[in-house]
Amino acid sequence: MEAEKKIKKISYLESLSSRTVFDENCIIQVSFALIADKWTLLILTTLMQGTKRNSDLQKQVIGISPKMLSQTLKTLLKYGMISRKVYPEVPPRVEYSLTEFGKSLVEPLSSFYNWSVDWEDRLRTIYKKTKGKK
Amino acid sequence: MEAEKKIKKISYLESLSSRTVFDENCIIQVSFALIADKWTLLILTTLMQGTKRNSDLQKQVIGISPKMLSQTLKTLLKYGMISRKVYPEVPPRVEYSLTEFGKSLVEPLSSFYNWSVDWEDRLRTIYKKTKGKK
DNA sequence: TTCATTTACTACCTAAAAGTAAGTTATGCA
DNA sequence: TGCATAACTTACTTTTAGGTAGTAAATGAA
Repeated sequence: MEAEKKIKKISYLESLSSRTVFDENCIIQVSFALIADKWTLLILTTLMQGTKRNSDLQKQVIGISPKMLSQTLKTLLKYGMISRKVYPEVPPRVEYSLTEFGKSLVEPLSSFYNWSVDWEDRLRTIYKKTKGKK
Repeated sequence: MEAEKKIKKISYLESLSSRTVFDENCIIQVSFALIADKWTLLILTTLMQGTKRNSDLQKQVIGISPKMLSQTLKTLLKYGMISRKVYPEVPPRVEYSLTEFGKSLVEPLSSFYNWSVDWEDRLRTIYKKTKGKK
């Protein structure tokens, strides 16, 4: 690891370990409030594969309702995490992709993805037991 | 990066990029269903600082209600992500800490934490605009 | 203007999440 | 047994998430 990166990593850890409260002044609470939900994270993860149409996402993200899909895309647009391009065609075509801001989430999202794969068996067992209900 | 790690990282990326659907058979949907919510992630992040009592968490995780705190801790116990130790004292003392499974979340959670710090200004602007409501 | 299709929105309803407040349990010691 | 306190639970209410179904906008060609 380059020295700069190493220093950055250490400073992150220090800033986390010295934090006494996690309130609205703590950026982690703010960011979790914005994006920590299933559909938001799933859509972002799916868009890591590249540009997708609304109908692509509807097919890929199994279980999401059309309403939740539109709603979540709208929110992510507002956040500036995704961009929307309309093609003047018949029938109309709309494509969504990650902005630079959205792409910055690739690292944490990949990290979560890798973690899920590593602990797949265990997670599935828990999921079956609880049927997804907490 | 060691060769093994590099290979693993590539295989993760391939498994993500070749995935056609994200349903219940996709482990990322399962894991998000289990832990992708604000309080769960915040408590886990706080416990990365080390062992905490119920009252410590109540003081640190600003905004969480006693009910949500107990409930979330109970769920994380069921998941095996945290452990609970009761000290037979007066008044009673209960301590929570991350299990090995819980500690495996340190990497993804740190990654999210770092991302939040990197994009702090932007995230705060969005949060103010939307007042946290999507 | 009419058309077919994708996309997006609205209204209404149900279910789940989360807050509040009160009460209960666990604990060791006096 | 009574006491004092942290931890936890339960009942009730409010708020938010989410589903369904129907409707409307956008589009270029016929």
